[in-house]
Amino acid sequence: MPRAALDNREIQRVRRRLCEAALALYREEGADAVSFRRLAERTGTSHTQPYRYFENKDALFAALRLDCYQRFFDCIRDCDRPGSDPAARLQAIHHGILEFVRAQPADYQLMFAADQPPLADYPDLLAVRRAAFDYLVAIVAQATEAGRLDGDPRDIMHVAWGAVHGLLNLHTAGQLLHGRRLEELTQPLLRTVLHPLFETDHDVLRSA
Amino acid sequence: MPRAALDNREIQRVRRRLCEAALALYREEGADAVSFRRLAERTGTSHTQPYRYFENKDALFAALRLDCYQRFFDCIRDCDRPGSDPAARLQAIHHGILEFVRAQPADYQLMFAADQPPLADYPDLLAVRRAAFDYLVAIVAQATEAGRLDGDPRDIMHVAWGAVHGLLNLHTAGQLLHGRRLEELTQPLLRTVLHPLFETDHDVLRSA
DNA sequence: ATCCATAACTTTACGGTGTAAATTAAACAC
DNA sequence: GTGTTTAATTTACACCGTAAAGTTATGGAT
Repeated sequence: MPRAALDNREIQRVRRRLCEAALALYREEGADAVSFRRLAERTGTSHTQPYRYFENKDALFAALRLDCYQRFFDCIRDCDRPGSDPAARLQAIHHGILEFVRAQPADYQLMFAADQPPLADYPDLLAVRRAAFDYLVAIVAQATEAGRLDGDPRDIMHVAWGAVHGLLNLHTAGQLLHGRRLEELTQPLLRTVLHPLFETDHDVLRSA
Repeated sequence: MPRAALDNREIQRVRRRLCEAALALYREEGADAVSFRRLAERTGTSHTQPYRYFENKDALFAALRLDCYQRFFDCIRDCDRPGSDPAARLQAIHHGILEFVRAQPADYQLMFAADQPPLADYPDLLAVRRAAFDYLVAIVAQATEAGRLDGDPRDIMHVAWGAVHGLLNLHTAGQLLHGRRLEELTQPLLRTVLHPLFETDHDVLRSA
């Protein structure tokens, strides 16, 4: 029989290593700097070797996006305080997302880049995005069910997410024309969009 | 003396022709399809000829963005109803922007693309963006001065702009997870962000 | 009319890219 | 060993941005 096929664990390991190298390259020098050749150079293989692990460059970027999505979702869960007041939870998550953007603006840009193939083309990406979104929707639903917010939780979350995202997007693109700190804009925006959730302060009472 | 230098009018004419060809290429096949070589091919010249009119590819894209900004600003002014109620004006402009995005989503993406050099690198781009932004700020100021809105008009406009932009950006990127029509999300968002401007209906009274 | 300085334009060239195809190298069964 | 199968590399091609060299055309001076 033939030479042993690559162990599946090994494949995953190399994929991860390639992803890490690609992400580093992307963060350092932008999307155009990410090439299979430089990737191969950095990982010490031939320039066609990455094709063993990614069908093409789009697939590589999809893998990068998946990695970002997962860490983004992790960030959301880590910042959350399940069991406490929905306003406090959303507030904490908002803060965590800002921190994520501050720490890795390139990752945030990549996740929401408009020049990437649509999410629908990559079911695994879509799944993580949906999971993260549904996670947030559940928090809003907690508020609507308590009668502290009116409307479809999905609509509410979509609008809140989109609104904050707009400012984050402009910010990372260097297109905010005003010298305000980011929080000074997103914070009131969030409170306004989720009004009247933040009107009354249930935080201490409910989390106790 | 030497051969006559190109007439400045002629230069502008060719630049415009190149821009139009580039924009068409961009709309049809995306940013990666825009190359000096294909541009030259379409305009019937050698592949280095575009360098006579643009220092490099970044400069070409800056020119494309400028063109988009100007048409975007035109769109805003054309939709506006100066002299009428600020709520009605912002409402009309909001509608016009949605129409712009619907008609030319690629142009909208290009204007706000995060992978382009920062606005600050191109004073002429910045100028048009500021002009458009200030134009909108003036409308908000009209509302704050009438006591119908509280806060710094620049902050208010920034938040409103950013918020709506977030949904438009997700939409054009194919990343809206929900099957809502765009207006069904941006419309209430705008009203909420500019609350309490839309609470009372001054439209008919003031525009009469 | 001839010559030539200068600007416009084209051709050639280089290093880089994504990716397909051909080639080589390595590991196991026999 | 030989043969088979797979991994990995090498080669190749078409395209790209861009620099440099080479060519052509056009004006005025002579």
